[in-house]
Amino acid sequence: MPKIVDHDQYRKELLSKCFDLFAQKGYSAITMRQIAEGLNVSTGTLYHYFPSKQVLFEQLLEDVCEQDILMAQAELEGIQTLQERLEILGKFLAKNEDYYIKWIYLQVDFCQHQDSKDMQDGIAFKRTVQRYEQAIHDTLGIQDPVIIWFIFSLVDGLMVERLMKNKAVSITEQFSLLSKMLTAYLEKKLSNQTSNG
Amino acid sequence: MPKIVDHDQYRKELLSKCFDLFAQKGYSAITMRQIAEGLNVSTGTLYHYFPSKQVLFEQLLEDVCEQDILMAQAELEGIQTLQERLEILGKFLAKNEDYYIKWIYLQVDFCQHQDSKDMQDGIAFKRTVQRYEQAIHDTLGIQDPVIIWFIFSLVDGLMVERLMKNKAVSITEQFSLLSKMLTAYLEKKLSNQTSNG
Amino acid sequence: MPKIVDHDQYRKELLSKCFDLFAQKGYSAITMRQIAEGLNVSTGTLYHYFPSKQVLFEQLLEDVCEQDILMAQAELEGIQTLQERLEILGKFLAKNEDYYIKWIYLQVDFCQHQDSKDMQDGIAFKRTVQRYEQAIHDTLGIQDPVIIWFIFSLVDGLMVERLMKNKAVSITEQFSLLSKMLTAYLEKKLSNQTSNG
Amino acid sequence: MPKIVDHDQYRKELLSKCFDLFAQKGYSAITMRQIAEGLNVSTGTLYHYFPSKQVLFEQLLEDVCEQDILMAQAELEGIQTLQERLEILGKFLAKNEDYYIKWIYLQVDFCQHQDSKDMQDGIAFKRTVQRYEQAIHDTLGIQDPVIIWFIFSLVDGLMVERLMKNKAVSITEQFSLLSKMLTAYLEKKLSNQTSNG
DNA sequence: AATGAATGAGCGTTCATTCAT
DNA sequence: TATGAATGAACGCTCATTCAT
Repeated sequence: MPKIVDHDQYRKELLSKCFDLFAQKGYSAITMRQIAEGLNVSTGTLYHYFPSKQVLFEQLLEDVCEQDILMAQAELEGIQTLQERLEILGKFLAKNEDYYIKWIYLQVDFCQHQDSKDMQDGIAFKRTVQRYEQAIHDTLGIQDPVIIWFIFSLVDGLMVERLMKNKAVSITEQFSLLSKMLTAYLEKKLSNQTSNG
Repeated sequence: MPKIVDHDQYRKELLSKCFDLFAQKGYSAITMRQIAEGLNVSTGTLYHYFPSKQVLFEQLLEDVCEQDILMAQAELEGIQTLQERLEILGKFLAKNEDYYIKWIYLQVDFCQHQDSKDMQDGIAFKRTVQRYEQAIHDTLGIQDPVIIWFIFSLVDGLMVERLMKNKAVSITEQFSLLSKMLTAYLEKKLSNQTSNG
Repeated sequence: MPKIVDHDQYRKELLSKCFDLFAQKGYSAITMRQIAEGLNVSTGTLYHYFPSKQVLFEQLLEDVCEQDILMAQAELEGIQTLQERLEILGKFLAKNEDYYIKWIYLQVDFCQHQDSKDMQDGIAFKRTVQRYEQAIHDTLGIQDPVIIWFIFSLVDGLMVERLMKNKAVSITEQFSLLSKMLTAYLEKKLSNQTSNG
Repeated sequence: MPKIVDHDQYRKELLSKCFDLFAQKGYSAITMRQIAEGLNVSTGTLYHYFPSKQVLFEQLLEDVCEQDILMAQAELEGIQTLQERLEILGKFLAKNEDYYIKWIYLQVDFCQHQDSKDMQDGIAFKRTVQRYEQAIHDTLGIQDPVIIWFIFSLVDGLMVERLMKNKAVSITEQFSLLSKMLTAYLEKKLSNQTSNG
């Protein structure tokens, strides 16, 4: 009988522990030895569970995508008005700022290597982006894709600013402004349609 | 005396040619040999002008910051209304998308290494961010720093989306929406102040 | 007691299946994992039957020696004249060319490692060489050891040529020539002795 | 100005020093570190002159082939009778036994890896075999290719026996026998032709 | 100023082997 | 008996950097 280890479960465990390591140093700069150390295993064991650094990174990305969307959806359940929802989203992002900054690091890193290398084309990655879009559509009740991508971009941009240690940018403050601007814009649009109709 | 001028001038020339190389592969992944090849010099020559890879990278960042701000300011001279200015800014960013994507790559890379290493704290980098802020203040005529950072963040976020090959996001379209939202928001605010005052 | 029989029998089975694996890749290049896979067992099981790679290899050599000599002797039973026997031997070698090429690979590999390492001195190996010599003496009816070694060397050399993909060398053709040369030589020698005596 | 080193010449020098190293341990067993040590250079320098272990090995083979044939030809110049020539060849081989044993090691090793890997198909290797054949034809004055290959195979086989530490086999003795057998065979053949004609 | 040869620590990865189950 | 997870030294190879020319 072999050692009793749930291979796939342990694999997932290791994977999730890699998140910080890759985010802090970047794909190229982190070494498999450092990762192994960070996971408290030997390099041999690391390679027992992942065939290469590249695959480890790709699977980490997929894994984070998967978890990410579940987390975000759970947060926005049952909230009523758009203002409230945006406020809650803003607070959520501010609370998890560190996490999302790391997430940005990973994504940018991934894209950079995807550009110049032979990584599989990040199909899971793209699928998740679509599911993010759907989640915003569903939970914020916004139809217009341009607005959805506007919010998306703003979130990414805020994280980039924070990542750059720009203390002048406050996520909640910016979300508050977004809320007001969006409200003003939608109101105006509605009144225009009414007066035109 | 004339020698010095040549030396520094050649140095600048080399520096600017490094932009693409660092952006495409990232600080850790690009090698000094690859850089030297890209510049059509030997590694020895490269080290003659720059004491180390790290310093080369840091000076590249400073250099790009410097040039960047001059370019952006020149573009926005003499435009009248806020709408027009935002439209022009949007078009300018769309036109130079590739450049700004690379710029994002470099900045994120820089911050990542600054976090985990012994880089000098990027004082020039921070100074430039302040000058960007000033430029937006001056050329767009916006006072409210929250709005300025909102625009800033949006620009970064748009570039991140484009960098991720998100073809659903159009920079000009998003800027057009920004313009409308901002106008609606400012109008509403103004009318509120008027009715209140 | 019956257990022991099973163990040793299974051990022999595994051993014989290793022949191709070692011959195709060589001692250093083949890995214990590849061998285990080739035998359809786990590495653990492989180590249960053999204490190390080196011992496995050495025992394989002994085993092949043992079997080899039985096979060769069986083939040459009851043949009459020297010419016939050489012809049959030639055909036999040609038919089993692939096997003997692999055998050459193993022997050369073994000697190389014996030269440079701490292998036990291949006593079984040497013993078998002696028994080969005896077999040629008995079955071909040749007394002169120089001629015996001549034939021996020729066989090895033919296999080396074939191993090097030298298609110009035909084993049966060469054996036919050997037969003629040997006959002519022995006849001449006999006639010289007769005329001298 | 760069360091004054004749790159290609130094490369050849290193190459020739690799002969013993590869022969003693075999392609798979010898490490690049060991080779570098044997050559008194760093691994970095080794890789400066050879792009990979495989290429190093292949080029070594080519190089040895080239030198080998020149050496052999020089030895057999100006000798008269077949007997004399065979005797000299035998002595030459006996004298250089160690060298030719190593050569056998390399060739067998090469063929084994060629079988299982992606080595370039040893075109130079094959070319040299042809030139060996031509050399025997020219210098021994033998026309019949079957006899040429017979001698060839015998030489290989003798080296294999010696490589296996078979002290019972004497190269000069075997060559003496070859000489006698060949003479007897050719005489008989001639007399048959005469009596038939 | 400019070259490219030289270095050796360190990279991603593999391996024979051990051992808990 | 049989498994395969675990180890860490060692592999082929690369890298930033130095230095003789």
